[in-house]
Amino acid sequence: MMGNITIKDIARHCGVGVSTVSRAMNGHPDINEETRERIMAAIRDLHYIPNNSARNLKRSESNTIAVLVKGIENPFFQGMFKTFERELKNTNYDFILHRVDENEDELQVAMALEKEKRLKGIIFLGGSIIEKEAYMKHLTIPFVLCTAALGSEPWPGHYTAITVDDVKESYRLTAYLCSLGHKKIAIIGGREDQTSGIGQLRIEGYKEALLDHGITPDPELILHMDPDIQEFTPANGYAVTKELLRSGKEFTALFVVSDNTAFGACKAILETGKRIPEDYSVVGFDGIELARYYQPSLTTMRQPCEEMARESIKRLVALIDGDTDHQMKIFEAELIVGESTRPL
Amino acid sequence: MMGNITIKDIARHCGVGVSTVSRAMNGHPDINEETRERIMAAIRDLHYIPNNSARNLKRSESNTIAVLVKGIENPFFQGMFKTFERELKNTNYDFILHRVDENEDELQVAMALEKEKRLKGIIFLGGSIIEKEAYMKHLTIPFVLCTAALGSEPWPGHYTAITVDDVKESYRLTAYLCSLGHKKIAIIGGREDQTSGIGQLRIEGYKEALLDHGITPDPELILHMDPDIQEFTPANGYAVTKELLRSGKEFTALFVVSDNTAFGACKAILETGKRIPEDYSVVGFDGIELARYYQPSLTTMRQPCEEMARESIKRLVALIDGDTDHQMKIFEAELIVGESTRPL
DNA sequence: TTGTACGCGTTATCAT
DNA sequence: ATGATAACGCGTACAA
Repeated sequence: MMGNITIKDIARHCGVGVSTVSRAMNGHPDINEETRERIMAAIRDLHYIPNNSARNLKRSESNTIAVLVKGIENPFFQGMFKTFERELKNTNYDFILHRVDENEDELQVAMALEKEKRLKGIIFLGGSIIEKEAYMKHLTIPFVLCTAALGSEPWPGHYTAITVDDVKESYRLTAYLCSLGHKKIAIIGGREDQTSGIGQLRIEGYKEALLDHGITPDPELILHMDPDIQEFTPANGYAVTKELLRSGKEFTALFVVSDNTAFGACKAILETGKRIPEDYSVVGFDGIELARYYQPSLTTMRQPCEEMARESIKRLVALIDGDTDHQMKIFEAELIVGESTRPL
Repeated sequence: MMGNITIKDIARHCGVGVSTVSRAMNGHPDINEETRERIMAAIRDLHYIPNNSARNLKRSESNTIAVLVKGIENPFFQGMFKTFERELKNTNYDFILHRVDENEDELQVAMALEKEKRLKGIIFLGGSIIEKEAYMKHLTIPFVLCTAALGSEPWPGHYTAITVDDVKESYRLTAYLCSLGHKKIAIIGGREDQTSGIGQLRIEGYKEALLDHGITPDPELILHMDPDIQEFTPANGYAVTKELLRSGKEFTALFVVSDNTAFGACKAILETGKRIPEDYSVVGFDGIELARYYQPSLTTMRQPCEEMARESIKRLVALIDGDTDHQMKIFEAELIVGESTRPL
């Protein structure tokens, strides 16, 4: 096949200069309508596709917003993609979804992408940006942290974050279980080697709630996901719960820090002939769509992911438009009471 | 903030030429180790990030393989991302996951990406490339169609496809229901306006199976997803099934063409006080992870998505290495009998 | 309205 | 071992 066809080929083919072709493609007004059509026809006929690398290199700016996702397989994020897409269609920004690999540094990726695509702004989805504030100074475009685990050093006023208060909401959910009369409440957090991240924050909230209800957290009831199984999967919840049941350790309620994982936990319980919620109450966290459709439907804390996605876009666009008011917008989660819990 | 810092700045800063900096970055051997370290230090200190657009433009080739996904929110694909990632790590190819928008033409995107990133190869995930064979001639790099709906005109020998035989597997699944004694089998296919695509193929197989078992397909039992609700979601299955139940139309088994949708269907049934499988048998399709953990676990046809992903990579790499043997590799699906079906 | 020529930031070739 | 310089393909200021 012929070596890649470029704008020059089109120009030559049409007997015009390259700039005329460029003008035709990019919808500039100062061009004869007739020659434009001739050029566009040639572009179609020769199946010419402009080289975006050259474009990006030349352009001093684009109209692109990137969403960087760490852990794209997380079903909780699934619900947000559509929202980003929809919201961004109402603006005149292009939307690019970029998956960042497990062992990549999201900020490095962001900086590279900023240069490569001349990004207007970035939304970080997931991941944890804690302790990387020094880097942020080098990110020269506006960005928003969406649902990133924030840790205890918010460095307020310097960046915009959209999130829920993981500790607080976890507290509320645990308190709800307490209010039902549960005292022996087990929890499955994230992997033990993750000292930061939402898994840890949610365990914090759990502990605080117990203490406030006069219950001493029992280390044996604080479990972690199996490091040998992919995190936040049903398989993980299933394995850990099986082990918990096998151990004979007593409990009446189980809090799994992600819905997706909770499904596996439920199955482990139901498979042994126990019932939910009669024998064990189970709660998840996130409020993904499927929680409602599981059997029994899952009691969970719903993060308002559509609203959060929408607000992320809104804030980012404002920042791009020159707003300098960095805030931390904390959304309230909603306790969804399903069929998986009952008063003791 | 300073205007973007480039390779020239590094060169100037170190008192060397740009080519030396380039050599240092890219690990060329013909460079003094001492100056390399000086340069690398400067790169770190000044937080220099090379511009990928310029790199891509200059480079005549990369080592990148792209996976193009249409419908990235489909949970069936979720299981494949990890596999792609893992498999590609064993090769020395870079992996880039590119989401293609609902209303984008995947081939246009592919061609643009090929030029932009100097791709080595492409894997198309999902979507349907039917009737676009003319375009394929313009894709100058190797590509593999993975789980794309292929339709009836395979144009064999001209491209490589990894898939399951949707018609046949749907036939097998339906036949299984028949073998259990079911005669009134409802099906929920894709949206009615989708004349092509897997939804339609699976309805084909369903009809054929019924006919071969002496059952005349009942048009009233052939349903489609609600066009007002996102396709392949639990919400869609829930709504359609609710309506089916309300209609009073009799049936003993329900075949939903995607597991994710089937969950919603199950919930609709269970919510009305009916039981699965005692009152209705339900089957899904795809064999996603959650099928096993649903309650009751879902009888389904499992597409071997890890194997398919692995084979896709393997074939693509072979094609890149000069293999010209295009084949259509059809994987066998596996009937997973769960708790959601029973003999009549 | 159109064409020429330069520069975007990088890598590779060719000198030195 | 190192530095100048020519591409890579495109957009645009400037000239015509």
